[in-house]
Amino acid sequence: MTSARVSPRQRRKEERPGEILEAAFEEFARSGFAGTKLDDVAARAGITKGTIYLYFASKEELFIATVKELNRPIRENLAALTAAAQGPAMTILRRHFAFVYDHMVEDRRAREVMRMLLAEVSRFPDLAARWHAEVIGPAVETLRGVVRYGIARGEFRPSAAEEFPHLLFAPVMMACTWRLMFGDAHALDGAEYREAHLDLMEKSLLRTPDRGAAAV
Amino acid sequence: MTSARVSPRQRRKEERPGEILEAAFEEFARSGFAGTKLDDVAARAGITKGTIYLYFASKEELFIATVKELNRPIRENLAALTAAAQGPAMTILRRHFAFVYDHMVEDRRAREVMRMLLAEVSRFPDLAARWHAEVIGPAVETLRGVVRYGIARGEFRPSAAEEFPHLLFAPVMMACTWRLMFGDAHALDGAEYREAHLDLMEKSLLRTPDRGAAAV
Amino acid sequence: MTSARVSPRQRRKEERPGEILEAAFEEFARSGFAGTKLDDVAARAGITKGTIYLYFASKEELFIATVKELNRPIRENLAALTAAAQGPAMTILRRHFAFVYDHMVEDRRAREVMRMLLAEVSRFPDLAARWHAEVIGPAVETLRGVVRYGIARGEFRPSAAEEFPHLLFAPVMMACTWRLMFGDAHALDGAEYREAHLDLMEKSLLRTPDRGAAAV
Amino acid sequence: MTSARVSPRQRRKEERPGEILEAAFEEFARSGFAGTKLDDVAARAGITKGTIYLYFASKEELFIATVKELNRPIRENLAALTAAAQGPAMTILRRHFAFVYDHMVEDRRAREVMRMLLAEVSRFPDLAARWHAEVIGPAVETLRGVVRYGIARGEFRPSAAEEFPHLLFAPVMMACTWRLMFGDAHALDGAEYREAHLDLMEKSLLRTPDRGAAAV
DNA sequence: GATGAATGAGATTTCATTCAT
DNA sequence: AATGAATGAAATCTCATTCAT
Repeated sequence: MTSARVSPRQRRKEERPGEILEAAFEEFARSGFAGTKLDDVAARAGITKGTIYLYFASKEELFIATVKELNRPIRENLAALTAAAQGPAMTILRRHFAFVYDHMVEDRRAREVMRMLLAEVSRFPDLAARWHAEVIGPAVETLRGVVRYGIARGEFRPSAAEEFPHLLFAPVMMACTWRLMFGDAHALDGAEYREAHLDLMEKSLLRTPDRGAAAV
Repeated sequence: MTSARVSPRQRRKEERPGEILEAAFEEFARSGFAGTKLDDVAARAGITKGTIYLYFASKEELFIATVKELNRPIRENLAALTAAAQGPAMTILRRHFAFVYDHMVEDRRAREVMRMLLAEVSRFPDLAARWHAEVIGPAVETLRGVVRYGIARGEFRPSAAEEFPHLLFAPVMMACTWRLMFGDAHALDGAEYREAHLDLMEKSLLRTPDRGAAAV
Repeated sequence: MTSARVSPRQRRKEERPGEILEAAFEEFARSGFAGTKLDDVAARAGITKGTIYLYFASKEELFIATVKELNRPIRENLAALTAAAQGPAMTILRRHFAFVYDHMVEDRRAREVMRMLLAEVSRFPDLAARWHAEVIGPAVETLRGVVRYGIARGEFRPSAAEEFPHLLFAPVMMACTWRLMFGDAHALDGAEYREAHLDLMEKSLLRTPDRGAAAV
Repeated sequence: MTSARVSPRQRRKEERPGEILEAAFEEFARSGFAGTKLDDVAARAGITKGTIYLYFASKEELFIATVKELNRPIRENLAALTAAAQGPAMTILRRHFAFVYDHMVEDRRAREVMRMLLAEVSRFPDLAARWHAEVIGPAVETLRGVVRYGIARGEFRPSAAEEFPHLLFAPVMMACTWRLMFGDAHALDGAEYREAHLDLMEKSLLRTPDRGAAAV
């Protein structure tokens, strides 16, 4: 009976914004900001156009809220990555990228947020800046930390990867844009692609790839 | 004198389509398909709205023509890359990427076409398919050819780069999307970035990076 | 009080389509399909342009709906004519034409639908076919039935009127087009015209116009 | 050599207006005034839009000229009908209607002018007035003259046909509108229809139909 | 809170008319 | 005389936003 305290109507009220954002995401991702009709958003959310305005002041506000809502889970996921490092740096990197592929490439929402930002950056420059500050920047810094850790423990040789950890991350972006552009059917991020990515990365980072053992 | 023979109006007629496409490119790149107003395109081209319709049947046709027009120089540039290989594969790759950075990352038009395609792929799926067939596909194949050539001559060790030349190309895409997203001010494709890219690539591909000599 | 229960806005919603069709009829009748501006239709209906599109998908749909709406009362009127025949055929014909003049010539709407169909038949061929099937065809058949009835009972002599009842109907069309062309001021369908029509018709149909008795 | 005096160019110049009117007629007849594009008129005439303006000041002027041009042959034909009457009135009527059917119903142009006038009478009221004055009025008066002639010579009985000769003419209009509305395929003006028309007319006009002869 | 009819500004598109050549 | 590129006003249609219920 305690659960009955929350009436269905109240429940609804609390869920509405989320439902609208969910519908808005689908429409914005497909049609872009200008190409999206609030009619379609409302229809997808199972409400009427007017209701949107009870929760969002304008189409622009709705777009901003949609992107921010999408950023949230990614940020949270990223936070999980910055755990204290220990063990071989390469092992950390493997875990790191396993995580990144799962949460930034396989996750459709994470991919689509990139499309939306790329498409609308001139209309919503703040969103891109924010995304850089909250998602991309931290991701790069985390990566840089691992590279430095690897160099410090003598596992990695000093390399430009310290200055441009982006280079290690690039295949992830590649897979991401590839799927955005050519669809899931021609996806580039299967297990083999990931393995190839890690393989080449290993070769480029390790001090003496497989030769270390040979030297002993 | 001879040039004066061609009247300004006559000359216009031949130049109009190009002028319109030029203006359309700027507007589409900034605002996307739906967000672009033909009023603005016309104003930028220094003509009136009606004139656009003398050359393009609709806004959609104009968009398609704009993208195709942008693809043309890129395709032509790419064609220049498929020259017969000789000498060290790594040298070829260096030349290759020097060229690619210049013509696909530094060239604003080439970058923006990617933005437009990413943004409008759901409205113009054919354009993305065409871009894949004419630009991306050939670029990847060219790269694959060089990798094979390097392996065949014993310069490169066999690696997943043969199956996924995309991985070598990824830093280019990264630089491209980076500039699209964060602007020219925070560009990622300076000389140092390129050098870092090539350095890591070399480490990951060469059979015995410079150590062959050192071992002697 | 009870009527106040229905809010003006609610009531509007149900009446809107009719109000729009009413306004559209006036404009289409005056200016034809292409010459009619939706602005004018809206102004006449006391609404704005956009509202029309809440009820009709396009100008063409509005035109079609307008004509169909006009056909409805005529069809219903026609149905009233097919009552079982009895008494002198000529009496039936007199009643018939009294009715037809009132409902197809005097009624401005009925006249104007003819103008609209004549003018737009090449753009809306289906409408003319429909009008033939639902209005003109039945009207002719009804007339033929009366002629046959008159012949069967020996009142009318056999004549081509059985095959072409149109000939009996022709003066009605004449009056109709006359008013459409030259305006109500020069109308051709006064009581005298009607009487003249029936008089000549009688002479042409009756077996022995009053002379049968005289001959005896 | 005398005929060579007129150069092809000059010949052209004199024929141009006629060619344009010819093309304009086809387009106006099909699409009405507002629905007709000067582009289409020009294309049909094998010239360019601009050339039309060398001969006609505006679209309205072109329409007016087109209708007037169409009226001309009809007026000329009508004039041929007003020849002095002699012989049986019914014979004159038969000749008269044979002529009228050929020149006002079978002739597509004559039919279409009626459509154009009916459709555009509110935009070009003068044209309808002119048509009445020059075509319809004279036609009715000619008919009235024949009726009076028939009454005067005792062939016709006095009837309302003297006041409303329109009634005799009505089947012609009927056939005309019928073809305009339902197309040539469902034409109503075959030989049988004409014969039926004349048959009923004869019955309604003759003093003692066929009995006059029998009485002898 | 939710609706959805209505709005009206603004978008794309059309086309009669002009005018330099 | 003829062209046809260009214009620009106006038309159809769209859609974010409002508001009475």
